[in-house]
Amino acid sequence: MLAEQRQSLITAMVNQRGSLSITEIQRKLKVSRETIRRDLLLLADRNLLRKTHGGALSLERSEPEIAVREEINADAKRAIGRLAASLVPDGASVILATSSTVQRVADTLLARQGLTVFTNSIAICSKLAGHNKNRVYLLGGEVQAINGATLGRDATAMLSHYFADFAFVGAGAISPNAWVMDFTREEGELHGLMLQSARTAVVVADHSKFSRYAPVRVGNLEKVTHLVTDRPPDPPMAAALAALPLELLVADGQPQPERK
Amino acid sequence: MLAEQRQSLITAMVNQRGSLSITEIQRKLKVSRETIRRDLLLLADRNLLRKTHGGALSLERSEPEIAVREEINADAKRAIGRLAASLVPDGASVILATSSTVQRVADTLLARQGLTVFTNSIAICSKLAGHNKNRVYLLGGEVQAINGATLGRDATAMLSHYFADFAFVGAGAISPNAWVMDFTREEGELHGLMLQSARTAVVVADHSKFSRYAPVRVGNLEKVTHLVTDRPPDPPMAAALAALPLELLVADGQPQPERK
DNA sequence: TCAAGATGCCACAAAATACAACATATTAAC
DNA sequence: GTTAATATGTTGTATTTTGTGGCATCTTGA
Repeated sequence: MLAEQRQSLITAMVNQRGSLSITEIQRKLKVSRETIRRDLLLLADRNLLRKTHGGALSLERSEPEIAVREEINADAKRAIGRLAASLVPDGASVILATSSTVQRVADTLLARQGLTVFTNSIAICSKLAGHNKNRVYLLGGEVQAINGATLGRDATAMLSHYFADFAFVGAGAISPNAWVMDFTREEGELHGLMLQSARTAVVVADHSKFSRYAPVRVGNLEKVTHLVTDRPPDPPMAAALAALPLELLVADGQPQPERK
Repeated sequence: MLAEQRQSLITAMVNQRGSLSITEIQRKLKVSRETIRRDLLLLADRNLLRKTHGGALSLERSEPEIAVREEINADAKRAIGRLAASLVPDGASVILATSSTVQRVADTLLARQGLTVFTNSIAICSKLAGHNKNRVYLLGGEVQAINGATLGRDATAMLSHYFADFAFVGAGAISPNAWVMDFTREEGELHGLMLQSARTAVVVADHSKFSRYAPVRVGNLEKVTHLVTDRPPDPPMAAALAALPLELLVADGQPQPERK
């Protein structure tokens, strides 16, 4: 790739995402850290972007990125994400919902090649699009400012045209009788459809979600094939889960022996 | 192979791909590196392409936006954006395409209240969502990494369910006979549909787009009600535009007197 | 506060490319 | 066919770009 091409690509990516770290750029372009740093210095000199510690900011955007939410249980979510993503081989098609845990799945999927991704999360889309020959399809719909997700009839209508190898969905809560629950109806509807639209349907949820309630029941829990979490659930919860034909994967230290 | 044949082949390849390295050219043509270099020097001298270290860039196809050019017309685009956005009142519904000029329209629209926005641009979506009680609908589709736009049948299918007060669309080029042109078929199709899906259909284009060509003709130019630019077009272009029932708005200093 | 890890920065090495000079091949004109 | 003109290939050196490693500096989290 030509130097100028690389530089305008960097500019475009930074402008599109609002900001970009050198490490992220390095993952996409196969050049050394120093080269990128030199490119950023040059571009910053021409006032095409603003250089910061570790990356660059776009001059285009007046509003900063959608605020990064305070991550609770960040370590647990990372571990869950790694384990869940390990199910996915190169070239697979994957549905990814909007959730902080699912985003950790996407982090690990950065290492995969040639994925076909369906998601309603703008953040996940930005992360995976244009990377390792991935094809990313963003579901349409009304944008929720709070988390950068698209929702609504448009999203479900579009998703209904597709079917994938894997679906990864977070849960607002998992009730004591093993229902997956969400906070809004639209969210619940989309998540239910996502789980129906893949051969392997995975719910990711850290332990804080167990034995709790949320207002909306996500349909078709029977379709869930895997539940990935970070701690073995307490006995009643475990019993409720055991009654379902799903595989429980626990991400800390020694993974649970597989059932099925 | 004759020299001229080879040179026009190189020009064609560069224009098709947007850029080409000498090594790539060498792989296709069985001639020495020096010959290619000399060809490129000659072609660059005739302004048929731009030579860079290691290869050449197309002049025609400013599609993989050459960052420098983007910066050169930045002021013009800002002015166009302000003028175009001035058409829009609070509470209106607006369709916004993906383009750097349309993004300047969005900048000004930040000051509006309660807009309903339809867009296929992730950047515009991030800018307007969650602001001033706006409702933002992101069109679904396959994500183009280069500009963060969604395109394809999903996008057109979703848009076809809506109709807005305004549509703002950029142009890849405006041909001498006043066709709006774009670089890819999918882009052209979506832009055409956008212009059909609003009562007031606005094309924004800085002067550098006039009297140029791009590969795809955007349909339904007749539906365009306004063309916003930064300089009065040259006489032949102006004549071609005058034959159409559209209002020409020029953004520098004193806006053109309104016609119609 | 510290320590560890990430990042910045510098100098030099390595690689790729540009350029110039000359040799060879091809073309065109006669 | 010969010859001059032009084009192409080859070679060697200069220049530019990129990579690498060492070390300083910053950030972050305990």
